[in-house]
Amino acid sequence: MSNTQTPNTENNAHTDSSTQGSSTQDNSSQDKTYQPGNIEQPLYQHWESQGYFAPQGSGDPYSIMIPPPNVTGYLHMGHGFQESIMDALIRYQRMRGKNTLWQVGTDHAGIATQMVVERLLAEEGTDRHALGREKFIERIWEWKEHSGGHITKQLRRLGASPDWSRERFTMDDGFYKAVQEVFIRLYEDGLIYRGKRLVNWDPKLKTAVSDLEVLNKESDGHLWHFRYPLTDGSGHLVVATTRPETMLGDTAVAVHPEDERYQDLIGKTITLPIVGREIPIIADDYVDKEFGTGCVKITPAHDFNDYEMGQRHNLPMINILDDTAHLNDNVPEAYRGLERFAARKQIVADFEALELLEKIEPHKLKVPYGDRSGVVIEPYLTDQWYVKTQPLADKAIAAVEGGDIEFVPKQYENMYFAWMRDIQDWCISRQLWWGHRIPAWYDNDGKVYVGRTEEEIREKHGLADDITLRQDNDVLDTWFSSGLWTFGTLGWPEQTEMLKTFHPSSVLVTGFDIIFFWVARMIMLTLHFQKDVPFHTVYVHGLVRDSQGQKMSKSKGNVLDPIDLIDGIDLETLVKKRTSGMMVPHLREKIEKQTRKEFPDGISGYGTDALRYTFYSLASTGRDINFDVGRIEGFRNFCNKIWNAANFVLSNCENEDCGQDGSNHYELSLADRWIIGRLQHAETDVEQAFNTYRFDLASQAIQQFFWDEFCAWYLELSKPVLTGDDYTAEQKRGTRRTLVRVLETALRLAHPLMPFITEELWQKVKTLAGTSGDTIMYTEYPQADSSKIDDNAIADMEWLKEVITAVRNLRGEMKIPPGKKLPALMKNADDTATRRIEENRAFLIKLANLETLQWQEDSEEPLSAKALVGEMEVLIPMAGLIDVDAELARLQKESDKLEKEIKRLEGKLNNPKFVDKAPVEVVNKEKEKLADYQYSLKTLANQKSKIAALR
RNA sequence: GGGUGGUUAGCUCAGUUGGGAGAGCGACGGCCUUACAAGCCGUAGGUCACAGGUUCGACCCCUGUACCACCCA
Repeated sequence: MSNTQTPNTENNAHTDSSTQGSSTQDNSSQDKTYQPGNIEQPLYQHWESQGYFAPQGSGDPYSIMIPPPNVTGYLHMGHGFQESIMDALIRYQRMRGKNTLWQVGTDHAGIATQMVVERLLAEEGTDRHALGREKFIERIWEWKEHSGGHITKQLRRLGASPDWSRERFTMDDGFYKAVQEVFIRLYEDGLIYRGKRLVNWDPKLKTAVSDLEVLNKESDGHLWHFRYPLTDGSGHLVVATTRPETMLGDTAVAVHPEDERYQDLIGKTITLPIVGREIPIIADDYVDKEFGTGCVKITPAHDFNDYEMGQRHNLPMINILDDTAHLNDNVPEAYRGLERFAARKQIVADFEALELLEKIEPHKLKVPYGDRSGVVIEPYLTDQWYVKTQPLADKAIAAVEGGDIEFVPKQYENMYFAWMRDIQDWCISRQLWWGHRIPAWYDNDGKVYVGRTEEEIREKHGLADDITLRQDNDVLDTWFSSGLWTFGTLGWPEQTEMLKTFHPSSVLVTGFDIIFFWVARMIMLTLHFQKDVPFHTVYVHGLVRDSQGQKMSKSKGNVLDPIDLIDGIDLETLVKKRTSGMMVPHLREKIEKQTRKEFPDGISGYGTDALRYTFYSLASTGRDINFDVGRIEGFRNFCNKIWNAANFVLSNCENEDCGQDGSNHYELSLADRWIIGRLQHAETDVEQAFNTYRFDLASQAIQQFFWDEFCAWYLELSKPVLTGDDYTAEQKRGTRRTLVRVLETALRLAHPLMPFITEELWQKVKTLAGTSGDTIMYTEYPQADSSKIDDNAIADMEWLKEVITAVRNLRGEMKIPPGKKLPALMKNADDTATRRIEENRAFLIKLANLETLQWQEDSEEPLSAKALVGEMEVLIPMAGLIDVDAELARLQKESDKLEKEIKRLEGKLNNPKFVDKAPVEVVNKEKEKLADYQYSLKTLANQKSKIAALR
């Protein structure tokens, strides 16, 4: 192996410009320790101002569409995790020469945004109704301009590199038009209809909400047993219900068709108490015989299951509530206007008075709450717009089955299929003011017209001017618009160049919790309109939790703010932050106590790179990501390590000849060849990890290479060459060359994961390493070159490491201070060992901190501490210094270990079944091991008796 | 009730076609060795949840059980 390690910068198309813009070009003032606060923001501002994040214009396209964060939102750990992953992918592909687009933007978040502004209005003593729809929407836009999109500013703190110049908002004109267009075309294709169905109704916000906005909480309720008298007077049956008030809307009682208890009741009727309505007793196998009494009251207008049953049996649907969940005019007069929970009490009391209350049992049940409003969600019968999903779902299933879209990890495909195969029509209308208004108009007869504008509709349908049309008041579900995100952001319905180039996107990075709500819908809508998939791969990551695996939530007080981890926060501010808005005093105290205990000194600022690296190290295939602050500190230390390693390299190479003149006037040492080979292995590992979305393995491979190999061994090995007098100029040049080039390459290798520190340091080493360019962002990503792997060098070096470790062990065991230089004797070396020792004396002496290194003839062996490296013995003469007991104990421990292994191996090798059936290589390997162990044991036994003789 | 994922060192987690159990953090002992004390050197610590099975051989494959988490009903 000769002059190797070329970072291939000559192939790099991006780095030819000679203009230099980095704001941190001052090579002379490297901080003594890593100070992320001093480098990150200036670098980011520089990158952004130079337009580095935009597509490069050449290379194969690679694109990622950000899952648009809520415009009212603030960055949380989940965002931090997700954005870090996207940024790593984008930076990696950008460095691999791809034409990359990271499309960024925010979501208008109908309910959340409307609520934020309504709260502001409330503070001013007014509300949206007083303001009127138009003015209210103006206020929202004003709010959005001044306070919205806070999260995109925070995204910059993470070092994210999306193309900010293309930032989109789902309510922007272009996107608005695309949403409208999609609605109209789906309507024209017969895939959108208006219908009266049960929806999740939020009686506080007075709108339909999606399943995602409903949280089912387990709570302690009751099971009330009511007697319903048979109409023919022959007795009564008993129904059990968790919601007594809905009995006012009952239109049947159901039993299981095979329930012997009730066979004679089927077909009869009961007369509903209080109401006086005669309703049938029907048979349906949905009924659970074991639950309650086996008789179920059926309220089709107020329960999803009952609704289904009502459909099957053509039952009337009686809606008993108004849109604020008060009883309406369909109930007896005495109950009208009662709030639903007051009505419950009243009904129970009245049943009791009528002696129709059989009993009350405690019962655990799931109660649906609106996650925005906090009130109990009501299944409610209303007119809404629906998307007919079945035809769309069939194609969406086929796209995944056929491999056009791939989920990573694979098992999420099952989750996707399960949901898709059981899909319901999708309610897309919302009774809000903020959102994409439904492009439908009604005439006075209630006839509906769908079109782009009122004018277009009048023209198309030949409607005279005297016919008044009014537009539908509702807006579309936010998920409807975000379903168009991949192509809507690229200019659709225009077939723009951007759309042609970057669609389908390469990968979607998202959490498994929104596979149904967003991923599935994007796939359906994109297949329909773009006749293509929205993305080829869905990388599904876990959810970030606290170190105990608890979900981070304000009420638990365990929330970590990514920005606090970057910048640091003092204890008092942190406590205030975590307890602010906490109304319940004991909760407040608990959180304060727990925070003071967990962070007695607050949180120190670890910097973005350390935070990102922590995320990557946790990004394995699991579903939960438990974020332990201890980890981030470790990675901050890793950053510091990189910083100081660079400092070492710079101080030894600046103003020196580092062999970058293109000539061959340098010579590589064993250590040089070793580290170059190890670098290739690291590059392979990292590439493999990126290809499989295993960021944890990528981060581990880089850290292991940089810290355990480059820093712990190679930098130490370079010292004797750099400072020793026995080395030629060619040798020194070779080592300096290797130092800077390996460092430069390692920085590029790590850049997608830790963008700031790598850029900062790369600017300082690039010239020394014989490369150039404006930014590390556009350098070429390191690719392994197997011709640079010198297997012999690696074998030699690994063996030498063992020798050095053996001496260090002895030193540690003998409690000899690391500073004291030791004489060492080597004995029983074969030719290879002899060569390795002789060729690398200087390395051994330096790293094992030896005074002398000599060969020992068998005859006159001095009293020594002894270790084995293969068959070679490493001796540290210890005359008079040996702690006999300690040394004997150590040797005994070693022997015990060996004996145990020998016993195991002998048993294995004496088993004819093993010897006969196992592959020869495996058997031979075991035999060799046995022989080695036996030899070692013998050597140790000798040593033991020698030491024992000292007693 | 159905489904999915998980159970490996004190903690957080790796373990790639079954062939001598790993990392980081923490613990313990020793070092301010001229890049780095945010560091260096060394040590200890695991019946791989449990019970069966397949196999010469199982953390790994199969069956069952327990517990945890999530999804659906």
